[in-house]
Amino acid sequence: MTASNTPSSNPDDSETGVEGGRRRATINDIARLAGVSKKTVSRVINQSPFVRDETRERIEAVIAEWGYAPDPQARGLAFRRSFLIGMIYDNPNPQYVVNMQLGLLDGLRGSGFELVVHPCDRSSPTFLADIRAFVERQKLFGVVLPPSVSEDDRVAKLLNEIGCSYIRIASVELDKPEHMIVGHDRLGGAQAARHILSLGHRRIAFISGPATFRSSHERRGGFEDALAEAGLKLSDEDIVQGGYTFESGVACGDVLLARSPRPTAIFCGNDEMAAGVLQSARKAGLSVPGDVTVVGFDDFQIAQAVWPPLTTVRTPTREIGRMAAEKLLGVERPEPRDLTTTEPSLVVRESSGPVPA
Amino acid sequence: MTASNTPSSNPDDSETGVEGGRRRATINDIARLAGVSKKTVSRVINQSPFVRDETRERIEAVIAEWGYAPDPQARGLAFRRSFLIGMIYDNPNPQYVVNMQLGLLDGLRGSGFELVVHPCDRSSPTFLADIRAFVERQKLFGVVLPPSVSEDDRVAKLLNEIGCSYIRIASVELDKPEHMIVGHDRLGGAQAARHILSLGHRRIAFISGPATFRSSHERRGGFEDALAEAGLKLSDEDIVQGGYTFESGVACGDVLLARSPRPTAIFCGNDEMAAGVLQSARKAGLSVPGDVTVVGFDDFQIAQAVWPPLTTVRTPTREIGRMAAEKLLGVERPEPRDLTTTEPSLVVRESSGPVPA
DNA sequence: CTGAAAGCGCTTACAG
DNA sequence: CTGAAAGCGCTTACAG
Repeated sequence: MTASNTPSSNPDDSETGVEGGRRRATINDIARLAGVSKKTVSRVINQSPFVRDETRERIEAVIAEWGYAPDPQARGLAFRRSFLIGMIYDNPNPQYVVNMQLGLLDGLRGSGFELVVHPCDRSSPTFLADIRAFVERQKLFGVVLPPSVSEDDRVAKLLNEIGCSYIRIASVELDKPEHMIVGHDRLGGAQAARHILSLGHRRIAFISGPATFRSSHERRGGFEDALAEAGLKLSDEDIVQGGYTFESGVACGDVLLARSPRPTAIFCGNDEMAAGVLQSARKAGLSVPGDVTVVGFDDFQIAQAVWPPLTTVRTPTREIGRMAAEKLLGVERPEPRDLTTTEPSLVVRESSGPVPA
Repeated sequence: MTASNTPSSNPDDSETGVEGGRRRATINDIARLAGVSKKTVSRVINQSPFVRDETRERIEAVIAEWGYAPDPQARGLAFRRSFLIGMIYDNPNPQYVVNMQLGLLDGLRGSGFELVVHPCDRSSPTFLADIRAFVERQKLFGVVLPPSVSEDDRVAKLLNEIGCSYIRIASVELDKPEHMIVGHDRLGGAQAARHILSLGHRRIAFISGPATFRSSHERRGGFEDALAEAGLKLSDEDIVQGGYTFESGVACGDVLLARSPRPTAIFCGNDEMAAGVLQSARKAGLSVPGDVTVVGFDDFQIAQAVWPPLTTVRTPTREIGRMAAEKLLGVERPEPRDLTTTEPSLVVRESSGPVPA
């Protein structure tokens, strides 16, 4: 047994240590300390089945004792792939973005992967080139695409070409199942319709999100389908196009509330626009829900900060994010709760009420 | 000249390429193509002055022609430092978080650095150990700490120990200048006070944020100082402690508005709480600003979504983030706009008005 | 089941 | 001003 094989030649004895006098243990230290080759340590790290149990236990003990964690950078270089997950997004809503990040982080926790955020602009001429440079340069393990980036088939095509795994989050299945987490916004639209119908409303209007968001169409589709079941059909002028922003909600509200006969209920593609309609109603001297019922979508914080608090449809953004990350990493969940947990659910508050007499 | 030195032996001829039939150029390809050693290419990449102009130009031409970009992972391994910047935060406000991220990304753009997000919980028993593991494992180039993590001296101490550069974002200078971006919340508090005074108010109350946030004290301090200049002093009961949340704003509003005599103006530590006070006033049948003036702080989106839109103090979060990232990377700005651009500014909207007759 | 050699794409001493 | 050697901390073939 050589000197270099004795326990005393441990990392702490090193004089090349950084601040604090300690150097992080490397695979070589662990190998030497466990009396095996670094290749065998590597096998343990990578959970190879071809290691004798006794050997594995010895190595794991040394790893635990030294608090060794393999260097992701070195591992990445050898693997030709980093341990980084990218979130590429253009969603303008801060709460959506933060919830999604938290969800992704939930799914990544304990895996050793980290989250790199990458906002983008779909209308930029260098949009695709930027994404390609980002993914290739960082050798991303995979990326998660929330709407509306997720709805751009060019991005999926590009990712396929450069061999980067990806998960698209969207309101409808627009790729192979292994690349999708589906939010089922359609169901949410239907829930809003049934709630509004149950309150007796018949003169109903819809403020849609921008056509560039798939969710706009799904929320509307689900809403119209459920109305149809009750024998109601929205005419073209019952539908006004907004932009998912507060200001567009005010503008659309101004248009709808000036009509006569006035709609008694307005379903809005998201909470921002619903808050805008509230504003518009106030300007027009109309009470909510006394004169008009307003229903939103998302159940973001704004839904509770306005007056009256919004009846809305909650989307489990954080849960969806967690599932996307787990799917990307190939984590198998004991119970496949996928369908149920991504479904939206109605939250009844005070902005909806019976049809005015 | 050997065959391997001819242009035809370029990366595209490789048959080991990934999907798309291309392999990314490496430093070896560039060296061969330019007829120099890879060390010299490395010098060009790292902007070493010890390269003849002619040589440099030749290499740069080859780099441009092949669209070569050095592998950050390999570079990081050799440098013992990654090209990753961490944002370690516990701020609960989504808009703050997103604005800060956008600002950091502004400052990082074009530098080759990427942003890794890392929310944390200051009350967790593993708080410091988690940060240490994160920073050391990823060999972070540096980290940015927004409030309230930035206010925790244990974090700064830890970062110093492990030799990781950091920038603390806070409302007051609590570290060496090279580690600080200061937001000067104190000035914002004073601006709010002067505005309220100019409207003739004398019965004034303050809803403070949680004591764990330094900004709570700064905003209050600036507010009280400016009141003092006008000969006004807040008594203990004029100050109510909230928690920076909408709900706490409602609760504090309920307390203050039930008093008699009632305050004619309430300055709130942030917009969330101001929105809560609006809610409370509505419940009490009080009009804003007819019966009571309400002023917030931050100018986040909620300030414009409530009714009436809030008079508030805008903090340039995104700008501050950009400056933090630039400072971390050591970017020198032509004009040192530091002081002026981090200063808050008053935004007058409709929630403030003259003292009721 | 285990290991010695070569390599991932860069940089740091060390020469010249 | 430029380069050959060794090394960063891992993994992938290839042997045995």
